[in-house]
Amino acid sequence: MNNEEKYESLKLCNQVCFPLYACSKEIIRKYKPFLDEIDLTYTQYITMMVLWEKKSVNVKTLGESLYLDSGTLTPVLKKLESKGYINRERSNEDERNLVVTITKEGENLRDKAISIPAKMGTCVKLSLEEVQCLYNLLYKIIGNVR
Amino acid sequence: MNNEEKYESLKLCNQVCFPLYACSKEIIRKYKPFLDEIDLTYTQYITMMVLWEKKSVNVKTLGESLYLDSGTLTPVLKKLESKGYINRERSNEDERNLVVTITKEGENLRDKAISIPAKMGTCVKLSLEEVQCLYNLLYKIIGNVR
DNA sequence: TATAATTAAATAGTATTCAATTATTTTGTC
DNA sequence: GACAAAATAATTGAATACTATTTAATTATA
Repeated sequence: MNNEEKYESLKLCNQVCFPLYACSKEIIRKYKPFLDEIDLTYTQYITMMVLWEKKSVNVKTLGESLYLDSGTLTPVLKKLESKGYINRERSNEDERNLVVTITKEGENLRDKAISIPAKMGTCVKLSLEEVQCLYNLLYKIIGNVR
Repeated sequence: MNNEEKYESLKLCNQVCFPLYACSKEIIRKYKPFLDEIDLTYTQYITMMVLWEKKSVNVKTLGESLYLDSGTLTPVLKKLESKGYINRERSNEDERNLVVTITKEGENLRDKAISIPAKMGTCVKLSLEEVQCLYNLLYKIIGNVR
């Protein structure tokens, strides 16, 4: 086996994770100007998405929804609290749990965010079938990896 | 239109970027134990991939290959230099350019890394066709987004 | 009931990202 | 050809994110 062949598997062009990593970051970069308008980072945005749907959730459950642990979420939630979009308080039943609840202001933000998904859709420029295929493959990997 | 419909596009389950983001991070998390063995972060690893192939490259070009800007690369490269895997020096022709060159130690690291792609392949558990499909979609998005 | 094990979140340290700055080279104009 | 303006490349600093460790609360077991 020559040298070229031996190291083939370590070439950047033969990686699948790399375009995943790159693609994820490029898209989040595309989100930035839209998210700047409502003063949220991408992580804050997906956190708000969960809260817009559920209204109230503890950090553990939130982390399971977002695949993020408390080490990442704690500062994100403190930031969202300081912006007035959420409240954080310990559960009475189990003091270990911190319950996060959306505020009126947090609810209001939803209407400002509502145009973002459509704007992003025009950046990605995939057909509906392609998006569906990608979506399924990604969740399949997530299921396999965990 | 009822409330449910109105906000449909903001639901986490209707996002394509989110599973991309989550998947990317989950896979990188899977890399971690393997990369720990050779004391590299994922970013350092893909940087070394380029250098294993090209031996020498300037920061600009490296950034284009990795979709990373110099603000991200500068600390990564300083770290790799401190580990003895690369040398950094300004180009003579154009002092603005910093040329990064792999060292003997950097070359040696390649043999320690060689088993990683196969180990990762078993985590992802996709068929060859699925991997190919994913790969093409991801690069298509990257092409569209930039 | 006391102790060990488990669970949940916070903290601390490191890595990564983005915006602004510095240094160098190139371009355009007189 | 000399000079200012524009463009280019990398660094710095501040903010954000990630991982491992710690702290606090609860549950299970001896």
